[in-house]
Amino acid sequence: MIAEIFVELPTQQTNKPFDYAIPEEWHDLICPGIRVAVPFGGRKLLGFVTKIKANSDVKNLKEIDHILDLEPVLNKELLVLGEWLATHTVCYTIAAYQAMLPAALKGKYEKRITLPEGRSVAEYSENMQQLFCNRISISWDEAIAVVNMKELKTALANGDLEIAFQVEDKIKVKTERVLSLVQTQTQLKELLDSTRKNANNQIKLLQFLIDNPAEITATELMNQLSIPNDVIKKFIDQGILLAKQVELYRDPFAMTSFEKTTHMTLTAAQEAAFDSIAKAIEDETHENFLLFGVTGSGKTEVYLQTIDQAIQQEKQAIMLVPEISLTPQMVTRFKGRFGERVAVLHSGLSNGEKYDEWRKIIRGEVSVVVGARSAIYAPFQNLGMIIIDEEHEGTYKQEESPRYHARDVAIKRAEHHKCPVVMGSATPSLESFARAKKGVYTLLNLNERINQRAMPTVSVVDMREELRMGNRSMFSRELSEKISDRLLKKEQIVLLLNRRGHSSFIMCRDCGLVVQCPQCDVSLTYHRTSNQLKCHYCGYETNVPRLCPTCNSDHIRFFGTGTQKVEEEIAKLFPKARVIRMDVDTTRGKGAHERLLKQFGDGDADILLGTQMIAKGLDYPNITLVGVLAADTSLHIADFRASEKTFQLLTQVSGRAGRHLLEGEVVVQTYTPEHYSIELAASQDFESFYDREMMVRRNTAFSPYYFMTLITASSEDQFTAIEEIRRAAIMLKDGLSKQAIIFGPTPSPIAKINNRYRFQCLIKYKNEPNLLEILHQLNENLGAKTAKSGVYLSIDMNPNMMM
DNA sequence: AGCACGCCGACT
DNA sequence: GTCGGCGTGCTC
Repeated sequence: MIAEIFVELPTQQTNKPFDYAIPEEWHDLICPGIRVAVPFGGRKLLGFVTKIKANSDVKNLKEIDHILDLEPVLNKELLVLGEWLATHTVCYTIAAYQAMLPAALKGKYEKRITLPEGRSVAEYSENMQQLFCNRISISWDEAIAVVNMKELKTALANGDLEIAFQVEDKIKVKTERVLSLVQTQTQLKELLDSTRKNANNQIKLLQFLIDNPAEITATELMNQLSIPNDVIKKFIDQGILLAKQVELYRDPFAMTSFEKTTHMTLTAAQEAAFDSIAKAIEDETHENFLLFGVTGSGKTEVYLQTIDQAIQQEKQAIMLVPEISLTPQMVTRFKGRFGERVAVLHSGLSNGEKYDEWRKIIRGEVSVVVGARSAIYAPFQNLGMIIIDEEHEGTYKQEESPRYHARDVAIKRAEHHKCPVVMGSATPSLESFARAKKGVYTLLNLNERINQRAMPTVSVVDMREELRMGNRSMFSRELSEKISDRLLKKEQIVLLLNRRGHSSFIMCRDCGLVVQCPQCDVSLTYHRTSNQLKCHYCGYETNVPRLCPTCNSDHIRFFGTGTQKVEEEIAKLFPKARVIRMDVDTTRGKGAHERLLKQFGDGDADILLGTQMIAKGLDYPNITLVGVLAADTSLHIADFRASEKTFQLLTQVSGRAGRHLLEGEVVVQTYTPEHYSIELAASQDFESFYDREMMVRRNTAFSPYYFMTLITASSEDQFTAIEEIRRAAIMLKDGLSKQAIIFGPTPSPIAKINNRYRFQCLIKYKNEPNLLEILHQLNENLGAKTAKSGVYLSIDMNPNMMM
């Protein structure tokens, strides 16, 4: 029997299955989806078995070295899905498989030096004896640090030493020693009597066991009685206790308890949405729903109840949320409703914790997964539904290979499982809303807030007017009055400024020089806390120059405003206000995000100031004012989605106000109050925005009127990159139809990142059946050249960003 | 990714 | 003359 295996080597030349012989004794164990270790080019690699067959064209087959799984980690559905991903996102098959599994299942590789069988270390030089010090093998790294290369090579050449490659799981299953009592109470009492009177620990332990005969973990026992491990070991050796290793889950919520919640009564609109979805679950039909509901209209309750419906039919559900809205609030709600039946997957977990959540899924111990993008690959066998909350969010698109959109994967999986996909949003993406209008998705409307709560009132403040009136601060008079008012009333305020750091750039007023990153083609941002200039693309940091590097002038000025600077300004204007700042810089540590939100939720702060990460998911009753300090920030970036993003951000953040008893108000500050995305966000008129923006997209030939593919060539050498993108452009022009629009090659909007020059080519098209084939061909032609010349070609189907 | 095979410069 | 530099190509 022969196995086809994809080895864990993401390169063009290894992007195909390799054949291996299956040793006789493993015929029953090896099946598709199992991970194995195989000899590959003189070493050992982890690989995925994708197919079993009887014959191979390859002669001199090697044998599989060892098996890593007893059960497949990828079932048939997911193996096929991986191939589909590789084809449709133009990535390596192995990269697709890796993206679908927790990182813990990647191989851990070690190169070791061992003594040949039957040899003793005593036969070797003093040097070697010291190095091995009674071990039969040592790691390669350890060896080369001590022994000189020449000596090592000679020893390897004449067979005095051997190289062994080790492949194992990156992360092991966590286990725990559980002790159970073997002897009866009477026997224990006898033992107690015969034990030496000064053997305090033994007596303590015996007494404990007499009183508590139940199973207990060794750790707990040691902690409770404060006795050392050797006492326990002695009892095990004497056959008083029996030890067994029990598998354990790393539980990130071990310390949290969740209050059980029950269904809320649905409004008529919620009920109607629920019925349609529940019917699709029950009938086992694949149908895509767009749940279009204003902020505060109770989408989450619809999710919870439809999931419950799926569970009652012995099915499972995946609920995707944008990473950032995986707030404790959301987790609490799900854990509260479904208890132990929920697994939670997000980037804040360690690899071990993610692995353990994944194991609960594959073993069928949970029925619901709540998680960010990659949770779409949860290995459920009988999916009843998939939910994508905040469907319009950019985080559903992975910005590295495989560049997939979770929405596409969701639909693919739902087709297989014959189940509905529910995409929810108050501000759907144009793509999804267009599909809903065409009837490709079924539109479900929730156009009222629950309990008829009013939408917040929004006022737009023209900051040019403020400037004319002599107000040069970043707070308009209206906003600062309202902030003072809320502070007085002890109500809470959310302030949004979509720019982190302190100043967006620093410029010399004499010569106009803007300090740039030496490795990237962007200006550096000033960070006050570290008093440094930072690059938000490559992380480069440098001191603030006292004098202009070109003209030596000392007229260096800071332009633009970031969250750090606003924080200082608030301290000046409202010295008594307690502020929490939330941006990438303050939420970096593990659990920092949750901690800050909890503080705010507990009322330990009056103002929550942050970047877009505060715009969604938070639901606190005491927020009555939302201020958007500069609505234009996201409007003028060079991106065809700038208007859409601005509209979404403003609508979402406005939705944070007045969700409960207290009424909400929103103040939007802008220099372009007449722009339609600001005007229409203020009047909370999605449909008008949709019509307006669709016109723009049609006139400019962008998505959803056209599909797009972005190809970027990057290299440390500018000319290599240009050469490569030209080659690609020629191949595309030759291969695509006359209807395809090809822009470029041009330098990328950010022409250099991390010392790599970047050039791009954008294709807009309606129907190009050859496209995928050409793109794969592009990669194949590049093949081995990549390593040599350092050119890298990135292919992004339906890009989110054009940078 | 590694490792071997292969073809040109500074050395016992 | 050889040791070794890293360019190229292959790994079932």
